[in-house]
Amino acid sequence: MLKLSKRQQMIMSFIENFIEENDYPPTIRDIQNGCSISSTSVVAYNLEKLKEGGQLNRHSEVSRGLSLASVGPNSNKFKPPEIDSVAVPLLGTIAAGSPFPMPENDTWSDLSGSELIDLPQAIVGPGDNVYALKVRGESMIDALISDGDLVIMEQASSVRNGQMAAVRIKSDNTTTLKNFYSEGPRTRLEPANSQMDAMTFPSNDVEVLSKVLAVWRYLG
Amino acid sequence: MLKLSKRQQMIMSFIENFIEENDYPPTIRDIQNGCSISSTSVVAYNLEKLKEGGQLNRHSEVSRGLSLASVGPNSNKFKPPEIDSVAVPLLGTIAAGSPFPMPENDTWSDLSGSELIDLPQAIVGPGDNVYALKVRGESMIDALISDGDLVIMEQASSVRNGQMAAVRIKSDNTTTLKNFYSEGPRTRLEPANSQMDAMTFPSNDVEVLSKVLAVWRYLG
DNA sequence: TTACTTTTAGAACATTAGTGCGGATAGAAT
DNA sequence: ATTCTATCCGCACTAATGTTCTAAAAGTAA
Repeated sequence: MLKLSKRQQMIMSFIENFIEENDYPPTIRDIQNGCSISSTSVVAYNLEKLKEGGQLNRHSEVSRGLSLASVGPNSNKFKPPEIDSVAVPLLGTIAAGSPFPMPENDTWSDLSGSELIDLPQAIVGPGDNVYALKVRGESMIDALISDGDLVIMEQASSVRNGQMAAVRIKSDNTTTLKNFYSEGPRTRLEPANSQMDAMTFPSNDVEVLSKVLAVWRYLG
Repeated sequence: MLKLSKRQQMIMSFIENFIEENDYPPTIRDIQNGCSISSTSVVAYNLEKLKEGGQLNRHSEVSRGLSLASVGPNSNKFKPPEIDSVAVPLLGTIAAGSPFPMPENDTWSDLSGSELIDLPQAIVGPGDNVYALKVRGESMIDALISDGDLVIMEQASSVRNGQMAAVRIKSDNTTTLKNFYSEGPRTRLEPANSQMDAMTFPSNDVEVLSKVLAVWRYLG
């Protein structure tokens, strides 16, 4: 596929916008005006080229018989990706040791004021009881999480072995993110950073608050 | 909203099917034939009714100026969640020292085969020249990135100070992710993990390959 | 039934909108 | 310069397509 001329690019994006706004395709003359082209025949000429190039579907002698080709390498730009996404609330910030933010008991209704984050549904799953927290400080560094990161949490009272979770050490009254391994009477908590050492605690001293679904770090 | 006559229902579903098949709306005469109606004026009459009823948008004197009204009780089923997201290609894997995967020179056309990752548009921006890489091994641990993480990259030949980027040390022929600081004749590369030390190199020994937009770590 | 509203028919009419063609321009290649 | 090809211009032509008007048919309510 060859590259499109400036004019052809303009025509393509005009058609795209026109359909977006009107729900039906433009006429040759709509395009002519919209792109400041001096003659309808020039538009026809370029539409023909675009059709040959496969960017465009066109039906002869049919007014507004245009549609954007929905296949091809550049189709990203023109086809809104159909993604099931879910908005999860950004509940607050987290810093190690501080009381771990949790959603209120059973009502998720008054989250209206909080900021929402869009995530692909594939990650969030059903999306219930999922929320996001912003990490403050470097205290999670041994979990490979640093200041400004966003952690996506799902409320849970137990997790599989190996899962990273927010756990509270009752005797210390501290909360951290660690990989969780239940070993009968004792529970081992392992930093995500394998270069650091794990620690073990009596199982009844460890309380699982929620599990970590994902970490999102944005660097502008 | 009152119930639609048999004929009006037929017209509605004909329009719906027609658009589905052709990507552009039908003419009055298309509808006439498709619904076995004897006169264009009957179609016009019923379209007018449907417009009054709010089932249909119609623009006068515009050929094929029809579109289904996207409101109403049943429209939920057909309206995908409205999130601007962009699909970026997952180009491959990255491991420190290995030749850093980059998209081919200027053509993004043969990415068809590669897996696509959906990301919120707010992060990706225009979405051009953005791609994702999967991290292999623990070699990026000092950038707070571990095995299995996904890094979202944007092609760039220069970056702002402090930005994390994929940089190549020419003399070593190694590539890593580091925070980039230009200090005139020398360039300082600083691990994201502030507990580790930075290193400096002659500026002409450092080549910026692409910058890191975000890091995504998924823990099932 | 009568009176009244809605829907259908048919057909001419009026715009809208695609097509074709001679010729002008603009680059690129020779 | 010369030739060739890709593009652009204007304009007329015509097919495509919406509109309108009159009248008949079909319902509806009293």
